[in-house]
Amino acid sequence: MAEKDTVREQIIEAAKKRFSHFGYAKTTMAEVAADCSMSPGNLYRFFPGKLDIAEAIASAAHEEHLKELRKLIQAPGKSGRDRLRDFFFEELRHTYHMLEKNPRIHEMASVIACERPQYSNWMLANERKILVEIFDEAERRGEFRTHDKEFTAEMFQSATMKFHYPQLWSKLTLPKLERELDGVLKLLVDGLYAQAAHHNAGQAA
Amino acid sequence: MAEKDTVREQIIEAAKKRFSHFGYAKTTMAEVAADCSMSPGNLYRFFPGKLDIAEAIASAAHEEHLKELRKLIQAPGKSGRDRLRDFFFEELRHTYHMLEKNPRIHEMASVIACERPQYSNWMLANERKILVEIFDEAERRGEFRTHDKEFTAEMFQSATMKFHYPQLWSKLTLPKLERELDGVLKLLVDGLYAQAAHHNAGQAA
DNA sequence: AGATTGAACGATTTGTTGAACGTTCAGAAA
DNA sequence: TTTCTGAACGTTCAACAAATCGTTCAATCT
Repeated sequence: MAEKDTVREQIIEAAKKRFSHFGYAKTTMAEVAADCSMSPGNLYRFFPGKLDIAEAIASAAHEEHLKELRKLIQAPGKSGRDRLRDFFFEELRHTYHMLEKNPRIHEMASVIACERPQYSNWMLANERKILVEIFDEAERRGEFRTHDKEFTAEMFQSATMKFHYPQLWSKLTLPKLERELDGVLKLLVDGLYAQAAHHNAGQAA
Repeated sequence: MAEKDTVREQIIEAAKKRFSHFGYAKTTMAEVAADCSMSPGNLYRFFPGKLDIAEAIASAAHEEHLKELRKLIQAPGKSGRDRLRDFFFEELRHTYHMLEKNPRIHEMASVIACERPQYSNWMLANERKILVEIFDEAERRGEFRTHDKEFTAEMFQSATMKFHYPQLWSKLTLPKLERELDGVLKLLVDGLYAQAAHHNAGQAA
């Protein structure tokens, strides 16, 4: 079974090279198989289909991204505001640089988003877990309290959609996007602190 | 010249019927011309091209929409929070119902957005003027003060993008969208009031 | 037996050709 | 002259054919 995983990795590596060089649509299963010195049919012992290879590549990148996000926010002594800022700026810069470095990735993302609509939601949900952790920690430090953290995380994701898929709805440069994200986050986080203050006042009364 | 405007209106009406019945791509200039009892060539004395007819239709609808927005916020004695709520809810419901009632409109909007990238920006800028008016009025009433109203309006637009083009990036139902918009607006507006309080405290110190 | 192949299948894409489209403009009509 | 027409222009679209692709599976190899 360890053998099987090695072959899976080999296939993923070969496909990743082809996909990013020539694009998802332009690479054939036969080519990927040849790169791995096997027949096209044999690929299907390791993956249900072509799209699942792309999904495996995306999932690996997503795990890396989550790891990076978790690393950023785990520095002790950081305020909730700073953690949220770091989180969303990493998000923006990560996808921006990824798509700038290799536009082919956009094709892969589009295909997956179109054929597997739940997949994007799954990624968003994973990132929301980290947001909830940030809210938990901020509450523990007495910075602000949110009565429904999962919902608040969803609101933050809604409000920062434009920065999550930056080149999908605007051709703004990174500095302009960062300036906008900064402004939006400032309002949102001020909102959090304000709601907490209001809530505390309500409790006190 | 009044005659010319009448003909323009006639063309716009004929095109509007065709576009919403059969779609933008599927209606030909010859058909619109025939509906107006004129030759295809004659259309070009009134509009530079097919796309400009679509733009004229869109502009008329946009003007109607702006009028509706201005009417909503001009009720005296309303708080800034309520005005902002009414503004963005009207925005959401307006586009949602429009696209639900007639999906062909989405085709027209896509074509214009694709071929005339500045046009969307122009519409956003018009709506921003109304937002700035809301901020002005709120400042006059001493509710909150924003040091750069144009920028703040842009931030509100950024954060509510998802609700401006609802069926473009999610297939959520209107109630779910309204619940989300409510949550986002609550955070944003709390943020405004908080920034104002902070600003006042800074001035007082 | 299990692992692998590669020809075969239906679906999708590509290439091509002819029709249809948006647009123009020389000339007819007013 | 000014207003309007409709044939003509290059481009885009639609439909059909051929080729190619993702996927399957009976046959082959280990």
